[in-house]
Amino acid sequence: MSSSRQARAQPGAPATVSAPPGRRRVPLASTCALPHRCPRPVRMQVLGAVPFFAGLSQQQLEGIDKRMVSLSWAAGDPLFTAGELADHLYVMAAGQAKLSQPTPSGQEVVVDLLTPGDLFGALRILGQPVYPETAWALTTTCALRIDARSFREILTEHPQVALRVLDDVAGRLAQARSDVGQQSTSTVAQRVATTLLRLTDKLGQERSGNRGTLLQLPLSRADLAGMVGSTEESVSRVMSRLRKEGIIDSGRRWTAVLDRDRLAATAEMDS
Amino acid sequence: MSSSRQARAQPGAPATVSAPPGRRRVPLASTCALPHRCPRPVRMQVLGAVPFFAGLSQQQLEGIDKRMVSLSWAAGDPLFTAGELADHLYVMAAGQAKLSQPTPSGQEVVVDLLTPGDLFGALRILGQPVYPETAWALTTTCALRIDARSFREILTEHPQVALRVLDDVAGRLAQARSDVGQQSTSTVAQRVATTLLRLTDKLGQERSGNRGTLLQLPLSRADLAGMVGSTEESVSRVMSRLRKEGIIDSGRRWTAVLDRDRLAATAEMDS
DNA sequence: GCGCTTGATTGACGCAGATCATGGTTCCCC
DNA sequence: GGGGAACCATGATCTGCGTCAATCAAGCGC
Repeated sequence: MSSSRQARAQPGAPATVSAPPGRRRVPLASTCALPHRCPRPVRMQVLGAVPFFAGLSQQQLEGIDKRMVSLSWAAGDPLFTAGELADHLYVMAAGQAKLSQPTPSGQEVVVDLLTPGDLFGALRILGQPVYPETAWALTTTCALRIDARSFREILTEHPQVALRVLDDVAGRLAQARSDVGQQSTSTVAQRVATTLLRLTDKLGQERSGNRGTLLQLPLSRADLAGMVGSTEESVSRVMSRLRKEGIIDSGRRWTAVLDRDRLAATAEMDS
Repeated sequence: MSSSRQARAQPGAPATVSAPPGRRRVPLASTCALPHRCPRPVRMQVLGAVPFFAGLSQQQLEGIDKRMVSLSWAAGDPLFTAGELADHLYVMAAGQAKLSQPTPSGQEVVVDLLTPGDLFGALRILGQPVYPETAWALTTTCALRIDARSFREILTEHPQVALRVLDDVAGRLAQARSDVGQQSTSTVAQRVATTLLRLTDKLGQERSGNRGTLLQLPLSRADLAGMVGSTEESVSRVMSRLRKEGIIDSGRRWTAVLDRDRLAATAEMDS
């Protein structure tokens, strides 16, 4: 139990685990410490790990790397903003970001979460020439950027890559459509539970010692509200209830799932 | 004006136009009369008109045509069903269909409308091996079908086609995401208005003589409810109000927009 | 023309959740 | 270490709209 940031990051300390008083400590570990520019070898490693580029030779990857530039942002910064001219694509290298769409009424709706390997940005070349959403860095973030024209060249040169990108986008489309369905037929509690389950599977990290899966992601109640299409207050109420029932544990911009089964139950509960 | 189906299809008759009593006549024209199998020349014409295949030579189109089979359905029939093994893609040739997703609670959510030239079906090859939604023919419908493997071959052989398909899917993704946003921030009236506007632009057909744009699409209140994520009754109330205010005209499975501007106003009205 | 089916309309009622308001924590930064 | 900002919690109130139910009109088959 030192006083450094790391101590807080790993909640191995024997402090209160289920008792409310100790609930507020921030248990999130940050992936990288400071904004930086990735050196060439790191970039190649990132590219090699991107699913889209699987199967390409080292030389082909280098050809792609030449057309990309690596950038980084601090937590809270926008990678790009809704309404901006959309002429670049991004590949997430490290960190996390949220894609949120501003609505006419001023609210923000979180339409996607981005983790390393994800492709986002100006996916649609024709049609709307501006980004429909803003990408906010949730943590310190590093991403590779490529201009749309070069990206199309790559896809033309490597049809398998194009097919994989198509699969990925089609998958996101299916996801978005199932979201639309959920929104209108489920209660807020169900939607929160569903979202937490999805996040657990994607970003969950087992907590050593005591049980529970920590969501490695700094989400505020407002972010969560944006993801389930509700308000901060309603989400807060749901989270409070789940916490009282011992299903989750949560605090300031962090959440842990204690009882996955009961969370799944509330996700499809009728009441 | 004979007494055949065509007579009803073209509402040029002097009958009551804006007066409520005459409101119920069905003014929709059907694209084709009976289920059939398209002959080769027709199919080539269809393929040539599909945006994805623009720019391909006659010979290339024939190569594609060889791998496709043309099928047709009567209004109300399913082209494929949610949960079925998803191994085919479809290109709409004539008619209209709706893509609707069943939710756990039994409701149906309409996630997309399909018109000639649209690509749908097993867009996602990897991952989920079943269709997530059912495609219902709204009118007599003719579509070309291709198996997923052949489609991937085509995309590999013609990178430009792959890029266009990607653009299309990305566009649908953007649409779906903006829908998610709308659902949670707008009222039912606003969503109905927005949906009607979109349909007007896509499928509107000016009514000769009197003003007003007829939606060339047999949508029931239930269908509309599925599109805006609401219920039949709520949609009916909204439609009644809009009709009383002279903004639209509607009846049994048909709708016409009389005053586009005021409809747009209600779409972004605060109250 | 006559009944039957499907789709649309309208009313009454109740509740989930949005909104408004207040106070308590946690954390950050000077 | 202290002040301020961001975040979270929770109560009170109000309302849009989902639900249940009854009626009516249109279209179709006979």
